[in-house]
Amino acid sequence: MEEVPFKPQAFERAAFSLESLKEDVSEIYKKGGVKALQEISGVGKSIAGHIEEYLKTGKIKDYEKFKKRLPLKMDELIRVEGLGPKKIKVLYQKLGVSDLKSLEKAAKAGKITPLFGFGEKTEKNILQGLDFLKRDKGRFLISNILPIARGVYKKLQSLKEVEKVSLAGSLRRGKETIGDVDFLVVSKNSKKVMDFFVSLPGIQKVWGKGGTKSSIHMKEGFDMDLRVISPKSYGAALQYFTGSKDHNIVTRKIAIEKGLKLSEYGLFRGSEMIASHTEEDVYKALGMEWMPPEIRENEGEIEASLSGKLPHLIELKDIKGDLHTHSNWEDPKGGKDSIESLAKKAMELGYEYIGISDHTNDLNVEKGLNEKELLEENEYIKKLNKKFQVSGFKFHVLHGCEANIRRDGTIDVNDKVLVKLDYVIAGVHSILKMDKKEMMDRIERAMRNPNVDIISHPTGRIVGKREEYQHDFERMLKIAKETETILEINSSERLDLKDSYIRRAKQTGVKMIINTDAHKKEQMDLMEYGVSQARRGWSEKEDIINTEPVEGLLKYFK
DNA sequence: GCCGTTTTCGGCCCGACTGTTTTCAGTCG
Repeated sequence: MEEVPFKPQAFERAAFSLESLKEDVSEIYKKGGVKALQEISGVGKSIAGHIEEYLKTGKIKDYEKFKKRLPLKMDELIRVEGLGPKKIKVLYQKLGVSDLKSLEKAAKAGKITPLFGFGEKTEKNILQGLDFLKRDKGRFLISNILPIARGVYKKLQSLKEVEKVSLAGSLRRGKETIGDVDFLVVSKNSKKVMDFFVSLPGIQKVWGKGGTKSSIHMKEGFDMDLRVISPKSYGAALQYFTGSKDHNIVTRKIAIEKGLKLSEYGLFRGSEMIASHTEEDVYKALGMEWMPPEIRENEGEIEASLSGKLPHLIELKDIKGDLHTHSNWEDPKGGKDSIESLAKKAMELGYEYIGISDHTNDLNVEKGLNEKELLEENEYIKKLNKKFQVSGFKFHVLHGCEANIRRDGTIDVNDKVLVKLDYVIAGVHSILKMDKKEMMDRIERAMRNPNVDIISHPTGRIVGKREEYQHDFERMLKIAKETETILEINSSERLDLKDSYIRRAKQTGVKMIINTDAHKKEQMDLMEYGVSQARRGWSEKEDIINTEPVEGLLKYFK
């Protein structure tokens, strides 16, 4: 806004460094003063001074001064597509626009069109941008978006003009939430592909349409972008558009250090293209091994790749069974599936076993099974297994339950019954508002129960709907390690554990299990999303117990 | 504003698209 292009970036870099510090910045300052602050990457004399001022007074004078000069709701306005700092400044100075409300008023009154540098289209775009913002629900859960994206993918693939199509971006990286969908297409007839893309059903607005790049706003409130690229640039483009941004910045810097230039068109020495056909080629030319998209977040994967120490990530095909499924035993009159049909679905998925884990006593939302019913279910499953054996199936139905961890950490099912089951999952389902210590005491007691094998959805969050309850994850890991309790990676809309916790669990040597928590047999397909999160947490096959055949799996249970 | 085993000055990731200001600035990813 002040015509100083590099200052904002410098501050942003410094902010990013501060965010990723292991230690609290006030601690660093306490120990080493301004000098220690300047050791932080991206923090120089000036920013170190600002940090000191903030730590001492809780304010930064320079910042207050800027805010006074331009009293804008910048975070609001910047979200309107097409508006950036420069346009916002003009709108403020000429029309007094300071937030979304005053922006809409000005646009509707036609006051924007006559402004120098603006025009009719800009005004119209601002109004549409505001409209889109109202629909925008932020980021979308991956399992809600991927099926839609795959539908479009198939349509693109079926065009005869399309040689190759790929999903890129956060969807390819398996992120828990998706901001927009990125397609890469190799085609000799880009016009045909673009025309097709911008006439897909469900479009609210075509945001941009050029020869190589188009963007569409979907009615649901997310964007889809498509790029047409030449076959020889395919690898470089895929690498570039897969991201993440932070990963790309570092790979580009590595290229620069080698006297090269990396863009979506290829890796160049001067004007000579030295790598571009495949991602492997590009990484190799940079001295790196190819790495899975899920870990491309600049969280250590670059270093691991340069030194040849990349993890061998778990894959969906490694999964041999699903131990968190709910049957019609917990709601005989409802729409849940029978144990037999869940087992059949598991067989279709190529599993070797399934675990039935219905809710128990205390749960009010579903009709939980009491001790007597659990024992009946146990008998039933035993008979079912015999039937499978007689018919020559090498498939096992395991019997567990998803018991409730009560307020005081006791389990809502009698130990005499728990001990008869193949395994026991315990989870927190009620009284979520507890302080950290109380909650951890509660979970610790559950983990120390000699019959509890797995803690389901250990942090209690639901993506986009519910925050984690108060907990101390490091303490949870310590107890899990000591008691050999397994932590669940829940593949439903919970996605709990989340990726960063999974990474910590792996580093600590705590074992995990990837389950779907299916309440209908179709939901057993959600397994891939749990696996994606596990991959993002650098999990290898050995870290996840349901990659084991049934004999190995059962050894993990108390 | 920050950074440096080519540099303490002169760079800072790079290219596409749009609209409007007729040659490019602003924005986006």
